[in-house]
Amino acid sequence: MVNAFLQRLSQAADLTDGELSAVDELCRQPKDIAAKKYLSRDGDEMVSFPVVLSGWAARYQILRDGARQITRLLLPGDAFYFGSAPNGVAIEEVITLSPCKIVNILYSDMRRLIDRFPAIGEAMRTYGCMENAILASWVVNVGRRDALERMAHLICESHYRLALVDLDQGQQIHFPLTQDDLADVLGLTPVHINRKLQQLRQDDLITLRCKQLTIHDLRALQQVAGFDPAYLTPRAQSQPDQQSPRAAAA
Amino acid sequence: MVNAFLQRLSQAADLTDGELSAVDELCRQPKDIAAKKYLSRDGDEMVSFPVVLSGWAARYQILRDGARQITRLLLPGDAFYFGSAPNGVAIEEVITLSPCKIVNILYSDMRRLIDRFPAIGEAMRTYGCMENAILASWVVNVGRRDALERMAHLICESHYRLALVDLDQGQQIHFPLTQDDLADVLGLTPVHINRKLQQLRQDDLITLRCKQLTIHDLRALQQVAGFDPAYLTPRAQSQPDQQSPRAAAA
DNA sequence: CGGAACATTGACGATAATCAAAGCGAGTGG
DNA sequence: CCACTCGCTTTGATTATCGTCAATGTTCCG
Repeated sequence: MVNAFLQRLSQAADLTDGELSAVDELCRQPKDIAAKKYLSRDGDEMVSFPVVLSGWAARYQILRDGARQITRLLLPGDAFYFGSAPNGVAIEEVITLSPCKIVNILYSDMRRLIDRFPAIGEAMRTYGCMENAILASWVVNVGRRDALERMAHLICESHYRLALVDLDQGQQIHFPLTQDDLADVLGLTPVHINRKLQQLRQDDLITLRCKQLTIHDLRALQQVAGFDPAYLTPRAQSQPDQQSPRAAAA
Repeated sequence: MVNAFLQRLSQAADLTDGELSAVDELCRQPKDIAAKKYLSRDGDEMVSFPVVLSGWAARYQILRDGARQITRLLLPGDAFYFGSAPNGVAIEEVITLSPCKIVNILYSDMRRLIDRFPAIGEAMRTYGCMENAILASWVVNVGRRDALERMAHLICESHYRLALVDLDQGQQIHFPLTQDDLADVLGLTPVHINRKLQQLRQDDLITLRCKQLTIHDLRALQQVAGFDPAYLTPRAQSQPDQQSPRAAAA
C-alpha cells in the first residue's frame, strides 16, 4: 500500500520506538483548525510531520473574497508534512472534518530515520508521487467535468482510497463532508451541490444521510464519473492488459 | 533554487559523470508526444527520469469525450519522473509545446545517486513538495477563480517560475501556449480564452504576439490574479515579516 | 423553547459553453 | 509567384450550466 503512509510509518515507529520524540496523539473535534499547531515552525528543527490516524481532515486555501477551496482530503493514513508551504509560510491551512486522531512527528526525527533506512526515504518519494497524482486528478475533475461527474468522481475516489487503507467496509463509508464542504472541494456552490446530490439519489446511485454514504451501484457511479482508479493503485502491478478502458481521442 | 531541479541534477552529474548512463539529450519539435518514450517501462530498471533543459512541455489527461486537461506545465529545470503513474500505466501523457531539450536519466541511476548523496534524496522530496504546491494552486485557480483571474494567475505563475530558473528576462518571456493550450490549462474553451485575452490587452496589462508575452504592469496583473508567490518561493528564507498581504476571512 | 448549523426549494441572473463562420499568416506545391 | 491548405485567431448569436438571492425546513442540542 503506497497510500498507507501510516503503515510504513508505524513500522518505522516500531523499529525505533524510543527515538521518535513528540509522537503525541491528539483527538480533535470537527472544524478544528489545526494548522497553526501543525504547520508552524520555530527554527527548522521544529517542523513537524503529522499523520492522520483516523478521521477526515482537509487542506484548504482562502481567497481574497473569502472563498474557500479545499485542495486535499486527508484520510486515515495520510501524511501532510509542510508540503505546500516549503518556506514555512502557510498559504494552506488544515481543518478537521470529523473527530481526528493525529500523530505528530518532528521532521528532524524523520530525517534521521531516512538516513538510517533509505527505504523510508523512497517511501516518502513514492507517497509524494501519489499525492501528486491525486492533485492532478482534481485539476482534471474541476477543470473538465460537469457538476454531476465531479461529485461522482469524488465519491469514487474517496471510496477507493478508504478501501486501500482501511479494511474494506463494503459499499458503506463514513463520509463526514457537509454540502458546504463538498462545494469547496469541487469548486461549486452549496446550492448546486444539493441539487446534484438529489440527482444521484434519484438515479439510485447513492444514499447519503447522517454522514453515512452508501453506494448502491458502484459500477454505474464510476461510469458516470469516468473513474479509472489507475492513478491510485500502488505501483509495480504491471498488469499490461488490465488497464481499464481509456479513450485517447484527438 | 529549489525549483531548479536542473541545477542540483547537473551538479550531481558533474560529480559522477561516468556513472549516469543514458543521459541522452534530445531536441524535440513542438507537439511531439514524448510520453511513450519517457514514461514507458520494461521492467523496473528501465524507468527513466527525464528533466527538461529548455523549452516548454506539458502533462495532460484525455477524458472519454476527448476533452483534454493539462495538469502541469514543464518549464526548463522541471523533472517529470513517473510521478503520476506509479504503476507504469500512464494515465497522463506528455507533450512538448515548443522545441525542447530533454535529458533522460535511468531511475536506477538516480537511486544510486541518492544512496550516495542523501542531499539529493532530500532535494527530490523538496522538489516534490513544490510540485504539490503548484498543483494545489491550480486546483484553487480552476475551482474558485473566474476566467480573467485564472489567465492572469497562470501568467504570473509562469513568469515567476521562469524567473526562478532562467536568468531574469525582465517582463518579456517566451510563452509558446496557443489559445487552445491555454484553454486546456485553465479548464475553459478556446473562444472564451480569446475574449479574456483581449480584455487583458485592452486593460494594457499584457501583450501577447508571436509567442512573446510582455507584461506591462506586473503589479496590476498580480492584483487581478490575486497572485501570491509564497507557494513558489524556495524554503528556508524565514523572513517572518515579508509575507505578502493575504486575507484570511472566515 | 430557542437557536444554530445544515439541507432544501424557487426565481432570476450571469458567466461561460456551443455553434458557426470568417479572417489571418505561414508554409507548400504547382 | 500565386493559389491553396492548415493551424490558429477572431467575431457574433444563441444556449445552458451554474451562481446568486432569499426564504423555508429540518435536525440537533443546550
